[in-house]
Amino acid sequence: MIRINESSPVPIYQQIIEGMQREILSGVFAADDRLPSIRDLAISLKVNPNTIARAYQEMANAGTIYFKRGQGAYVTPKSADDLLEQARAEMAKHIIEIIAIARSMNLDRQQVRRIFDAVLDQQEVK
Amino acid sequence: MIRINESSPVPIYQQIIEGMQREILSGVFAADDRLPSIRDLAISLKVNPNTIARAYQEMANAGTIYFKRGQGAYVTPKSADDLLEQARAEMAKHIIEIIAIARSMNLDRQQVRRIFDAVLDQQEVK
Amino acid sequence: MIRINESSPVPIYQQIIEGMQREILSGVFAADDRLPSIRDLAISLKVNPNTIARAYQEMANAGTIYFKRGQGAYVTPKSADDLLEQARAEMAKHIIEIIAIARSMNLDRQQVRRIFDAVLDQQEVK
Amino acid sequence: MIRINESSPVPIYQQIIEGMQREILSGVFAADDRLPSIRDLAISLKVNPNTIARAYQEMANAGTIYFKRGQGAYVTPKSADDLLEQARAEMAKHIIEIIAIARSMNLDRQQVRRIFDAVLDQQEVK
DNA sequence: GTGGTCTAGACCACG
DNA sequence: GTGGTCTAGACCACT
Repeated sequence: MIRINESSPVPIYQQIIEGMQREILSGVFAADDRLPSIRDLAISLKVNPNTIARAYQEMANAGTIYFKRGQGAYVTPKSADDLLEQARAEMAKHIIEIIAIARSMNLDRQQVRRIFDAVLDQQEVK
Repeated sequence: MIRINESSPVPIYQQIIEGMQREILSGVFAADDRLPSIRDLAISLKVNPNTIARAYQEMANAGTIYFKRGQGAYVTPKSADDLLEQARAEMAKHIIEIIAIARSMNLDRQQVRRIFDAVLDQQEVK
Repeated sequence: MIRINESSPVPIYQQIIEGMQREILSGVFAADDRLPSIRDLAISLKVNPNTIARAYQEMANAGTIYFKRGQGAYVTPKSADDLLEQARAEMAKHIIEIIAIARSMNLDRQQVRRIFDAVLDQQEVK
Repeated sequence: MIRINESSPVPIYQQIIEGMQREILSGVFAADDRLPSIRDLAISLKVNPNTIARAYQEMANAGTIYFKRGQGAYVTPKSADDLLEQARAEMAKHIIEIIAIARSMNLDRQQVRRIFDAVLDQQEVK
């Protein structure tokens, strides 16, 4: 289930894209599975259909999903693999941000790793 | 030197704030040092003076800098310490983002750390 | 054999019409030959029978085929000749499109012909 | 000047994209030139601003143009070169269509070229 | 002034 | 039923 945060600065259509990607990654929707129709999702998320349409459209442009005429949207096979790669890249971006901050704080590798581990503990990552 | 990306989704005034904070953190500007004037910085960054003014204003609101009437903006003493704390919080945010991504990929702690180390290596963090 | 692309912007019924016309042109179906029944074609193309019906209906409206009540659809005699003319017109449309593109690129006749020949070679047209 | 054909099956935003690409190709807008603002173009084309926005957005996604925050849309340098390549690919598609038709008509290379030349003459391509 | 997002509601073609 | 396009109009953040 996707949750929309209306007060977030992140656009709703973007939140939907991320939510869908997460569900594809985690296997809720497998290759060639049909996604909920634009109208249905709009109702269940209490969002305007145009907003869902934009999210789906962008995912289709990115090749994550494809449309069958008059039938709906389907998950592109292997898009889970692509998303994995994309997620890895996303993580790398955050790590690079962390490094930039660490540099301005004059932290060395060991100190950065210590902070990293501390947060992992705090967030209970096994 | 601060670099502005005019096409980035991050507001320019925000980019300036982050750049300034970094320079204060790394000691380019120490306690009670005078920051570049709004005009000068606007010229050197090729940005509208209003944008610099907004960045300075927000930093003053946050207590990072203070204004002397008719003289310019100065670094608040101990603001380096505050920024350190703030930077630490910023790092934590990024780490939490990483964890969120890792969770949707079903990665465990060891795998996350491996990716983290790989990027550290790649970015040549000592 | 007709191939359907469910994701193409070209309507499926249109793809079927074009496929059928091609088969009539190339002689797979001759004058007064019986076309596959709507049901059979729907099954073999994995398409909704309504879609086949629409394709046949439009071909009948255009005079390419005709229906015998309760017996099926048949190729109108001389429709191959008409289709030839129609195909020629279709080719002209494409050529005009090519010319439009060439004009916005400021290409002259010689350059256009060179590109044309290159693609003919590549597609192995004897 | 871009002209909109309201009765064409081609979406208006698509017509705008094609028109803009044509103007970039022909040099009306050069590298780093500013395009008309969304609002202005909407007024001059008598179209809803959303429609212009969509066209611009898609061109930005494709890398043809880029946005400067609060300033407008600009032509990406070298996008003229990319568009040239893209136009060439577009021509190739049409040529392949022509070949497909020719094959179902059992035409050989010489005959296809004769038809091609005839249309070139008729359209007065020098 | 600039673009970005969103809603509401309409109309269309397609299956 | 499906998605696709478009309009009208609103509100927002940024420069």
